Amino acid sequence: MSLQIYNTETRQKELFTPIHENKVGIYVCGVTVYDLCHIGHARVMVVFDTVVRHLRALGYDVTYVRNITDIDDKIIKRALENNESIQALTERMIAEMHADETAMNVLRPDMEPKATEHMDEIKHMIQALIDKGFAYPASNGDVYFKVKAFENYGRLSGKNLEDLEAGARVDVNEVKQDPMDFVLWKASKENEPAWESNWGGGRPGWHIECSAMSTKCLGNHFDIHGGGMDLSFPHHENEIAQSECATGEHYVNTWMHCGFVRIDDEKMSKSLNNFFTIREVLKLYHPEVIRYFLLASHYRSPVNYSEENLEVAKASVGRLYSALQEVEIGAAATDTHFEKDFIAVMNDDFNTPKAMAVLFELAKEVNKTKDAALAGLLVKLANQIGLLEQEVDTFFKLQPSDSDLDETQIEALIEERKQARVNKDFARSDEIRDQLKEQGIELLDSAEGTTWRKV
RNA sequence: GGCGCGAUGGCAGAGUGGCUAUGCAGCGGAUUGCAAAUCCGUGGACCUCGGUUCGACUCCGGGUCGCGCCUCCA
Repeated sequence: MSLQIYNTETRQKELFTPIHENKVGIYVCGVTVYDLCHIGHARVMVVFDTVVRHLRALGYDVTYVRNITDIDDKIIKRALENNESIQALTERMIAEMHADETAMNVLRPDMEPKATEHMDEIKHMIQALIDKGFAYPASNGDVYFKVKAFENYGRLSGKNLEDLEAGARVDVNEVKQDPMDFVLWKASKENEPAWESNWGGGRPGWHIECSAMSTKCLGNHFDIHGGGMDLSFPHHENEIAQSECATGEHYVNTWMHCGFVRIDDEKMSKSLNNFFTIREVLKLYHPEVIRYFLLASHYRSPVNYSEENLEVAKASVGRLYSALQEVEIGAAATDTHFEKDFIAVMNDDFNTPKAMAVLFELAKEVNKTKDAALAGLLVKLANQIGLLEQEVDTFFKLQPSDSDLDETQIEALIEERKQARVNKDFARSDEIRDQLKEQGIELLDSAEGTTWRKV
């Protein structure tokens, strides 16, 4: 098993070697829970779910950690706007996030640490940074990380301090010793939630929670850290600074960043207000279609969200499921080139588009041969990336559609058409078929009879 | 201004220094009462200009265009 992973830090694919034999620790930056998740969040969920599934398929004992940021400025603001408590808001949004994940067949991480439940770890790490001279309390009660004290700053993102200062877009802030310094602990204002600390009432800065929680869950030094590309700077850069200064150890071996979802070739984001929530899209497309769409491009490339692309994804998943119709699904064939190819391309930095190509080749073979063992293999391999996990019929009959016919009505029309065909009344037969087609119901005649699907 | 990524056939999207990606759409055929699904066959591509090479879409350099990060962001 020679898994190659592209490491953002070195900008090349590297042979993956776990720190501890056969074990993998992976930490992914999750969402700030003040609103419903959008398709960009969905991509991170699906991509890392697929990464973890593949690592497990390779036989690794994986510990997958993905944090939940449940205290920050946006949450405070939104709770106030909604006139609900912070806890009520975050609990509600966490439940919504889990519902979205379940729909898309995303397996839950092994741990989902929350910032508010790790205040002790966060405060200890900040204190350690102060004690070692990497951080300082400011006059206003904030605590800042002294960026210039960490000589490796910029290692991940390929930036250097001089360039950063030249293009400085950072806040002017009198209490900082240096404009590049970033906040570890924010003093609370009136009416803001506060946790007691050595530096007064406050809450953690954004970056420190990930350093504290990843260390708590996976140790000072772990294998893989991931997130969206927008997190590499400053978030992950700052995490490296905090963690390595606090522990004195190398923080992470492999950094993985997944590309953006775009709308009209622009990044989907809350600030541009051009996002679609997962919830909205689930009303239009079957969750597996969304999952396929997100995996049909390589995880580091951008993907463009559009109706056309989702329609293509729908047709593609349909093709895979079609191959499983009218064939017995047996124990998966072993020692085939399909499986070898599949593993090989997944081992090449999780090349899911190529993995799909293997699935299509296999599907074609199943269509041709109706071989139960190959059908079983198709299901097995697709399952490894979270696809084809449903009953064929369920997939085709549960597509979101505008049809106002229920199953009984559809079956009744099919029965009527069957009679018409027996009577050679093809005019009536075709009329029924066209009528159903208008409702988005497609009929498939075969030797065994007629089945239907939503298209 | 600094740093980085990308440009592939009608669309989406992999990949390779000389050999069919794959899916959707198109075309021809098989099958079908006619269709659909499926199978067989088929056309169509590598932004631009130089360089390296026996040979480059693939490597190197310049250019053009697009995108991202440098501020909260997945």
